[in-house]
Amino acid sequence: MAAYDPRDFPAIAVTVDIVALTLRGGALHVLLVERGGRPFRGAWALPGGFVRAGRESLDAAAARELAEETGLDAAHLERVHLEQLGSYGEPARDPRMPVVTVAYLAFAPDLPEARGGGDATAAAWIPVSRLDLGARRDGRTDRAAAPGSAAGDRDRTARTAGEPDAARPRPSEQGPGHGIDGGDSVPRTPAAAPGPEAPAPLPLAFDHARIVADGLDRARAKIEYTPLATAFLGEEFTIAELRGVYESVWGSPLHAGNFHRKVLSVPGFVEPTGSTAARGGARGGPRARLYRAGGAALLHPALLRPGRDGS
Amino acid sequence: MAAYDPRDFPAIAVTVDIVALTLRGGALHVLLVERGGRPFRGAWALPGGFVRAGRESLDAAAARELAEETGLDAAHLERVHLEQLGSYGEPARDPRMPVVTVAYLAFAPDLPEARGGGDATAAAWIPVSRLDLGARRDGRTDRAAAPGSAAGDRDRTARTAGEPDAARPRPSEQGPGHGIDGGDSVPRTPAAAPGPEAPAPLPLAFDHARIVADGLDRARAKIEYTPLATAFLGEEFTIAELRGVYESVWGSPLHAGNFHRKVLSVPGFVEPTGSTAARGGARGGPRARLYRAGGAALLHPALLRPGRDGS
DNA sequence: GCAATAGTGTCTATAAGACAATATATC
DNA sequence: GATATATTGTCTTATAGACACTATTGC
Repeated sequence: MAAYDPRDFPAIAVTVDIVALTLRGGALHVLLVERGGRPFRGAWALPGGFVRAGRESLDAAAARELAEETGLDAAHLERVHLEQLGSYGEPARDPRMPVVTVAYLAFAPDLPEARGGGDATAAAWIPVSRLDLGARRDGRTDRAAAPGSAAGDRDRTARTAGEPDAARPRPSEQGPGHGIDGGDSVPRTPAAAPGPEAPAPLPLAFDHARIVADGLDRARAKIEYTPLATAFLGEEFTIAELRGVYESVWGSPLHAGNFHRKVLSVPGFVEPTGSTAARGGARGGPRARLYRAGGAALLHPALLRPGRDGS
Repeated sequence: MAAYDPRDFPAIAVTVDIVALTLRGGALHVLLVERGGRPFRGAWALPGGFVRAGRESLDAAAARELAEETGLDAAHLERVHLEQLGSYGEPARDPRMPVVTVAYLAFAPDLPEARGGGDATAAAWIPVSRLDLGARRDGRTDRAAAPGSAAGDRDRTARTAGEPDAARPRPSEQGPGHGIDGGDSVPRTPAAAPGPEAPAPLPLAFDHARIVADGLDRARAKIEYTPLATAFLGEEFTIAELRGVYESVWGSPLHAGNFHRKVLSVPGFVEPTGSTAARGGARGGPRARLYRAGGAALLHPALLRPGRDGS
């Protein structure tokens, strides 16, 4: 570190990629673009692009790319949560040249259909259940990697690219039948659902399958201890709608009564608007009260994911 | 995103910087190097360096830099926990040219005195209490940023550089007298302690004060729900030593009895070795039993930081 | 009217924290 | 022997989850 000058060193291309998540018809969707260019032509990839060196921050680049890809104006973008996810820099992750990408994670309310940015790329919201994320379910058994060794769980180089810290408990091998990858476990309206015969999973370009998987891990963890689940909803929402977010992201049904009381007991999570929904449930029931997001930045106590205790 | 080629775009220098933490004499220390070069000459900076484009991953670059700076061999490095912290890419963070740095966070047991890497830089473990981290205590009040608005806590561009997700509750404005910055709140031996008259805080180069602060936030959060506090200790340790880690990192004293029972009740956190410490406490007391890290990757239930509930 | 849903009440098991107590070292 | 520490015990309170119950609405 003594006498170096950055200009003496070979530079690397730096991009931002966005894992933008939204809920459509009760299923979690991610924003993807179909690649027209050379590597991975025809495959789907995360929206993103190059950072304008020296002219914008990483955050700004991510916000710009997200706006371009979704075609959203500033007002809509205001309601989108955007945070850095992690950086990925395997030497060969782009076959053309070394590219380090800084991945961002976005939570968006149900947005109008994506339209490709200025360029001719096709952008679309794809249900995460249609993605082939299995390839990255690497050999991590999550516990007792090196049995008996004190360094057992230290995973310094366990993950290949950057280890973008999932920030909280993992879904500990959710059984088949549940989980985000099940997609339609809690279908409200069969909007863009994959359909009953579930076509072949879509492959993702580059290392984007891992990035999406890391983003999903982060999303699942983050709604546990932050009120960010509300970022998937409109300005006003019912407790049942909020529960739908948790059920869709976690992929497991939640007890309606307990969830209701729990949400209202966490200070600053939601605050009542005083009004009620226009109509009751789809098949009957009283009109639910409406709430908006409260001022809390963290949930105390947190909403812990079910099925991860010693049971 | 349509027809681009990475080679058409201006490249950016990519570095890795390490926030390496260790405990010396009951106080948290961070590994720093004194800058000999032009910008910020004489100031202290995080150890790090350029990523060898196309020849190593980000993780590998971080491990290499840490090894070079600490002079550790592979055996010692094995016991160090290293994870990605976040990326920082403000356009003007390096006055010379655009540089994006990928920050890493390391937890290390008490290591031999650092010696500068191959180059002539002076590397040293500095108590975090001596650092000037206050500059980065930006205007975030942590809650109700935009009162009443549903977007109140969405901090898209709230932080300037990359928002490296602190992953868990923040120290919510810890009062004076406690906190990591107090340093000697739980002094075991007055080893490298700042001394009673506490010299002027050291300024950090570039945006490294923010990076260190983010690393401390992450460390404080991470030991809550992972067993990584054991990474600060040797292969075998007593519960009191483990408690010392928590007290040093969190900066607040913990109830010995409750902590003891709690740690032993979390499955997979620690496992007994069967032997006991060579001698009792410094001023008397029975010999404590020795434990080693268990196989758990996550703590269930977590060890929640005190003083952050509704009280 | 039937059925589903919103919201509330109750009960139990678990966990956290405040003390308290006992045994065992060091000085 | 005084004193500090390790470890365990007890008690109170908060919380999570299972279950039950009522009221209200769509069909």
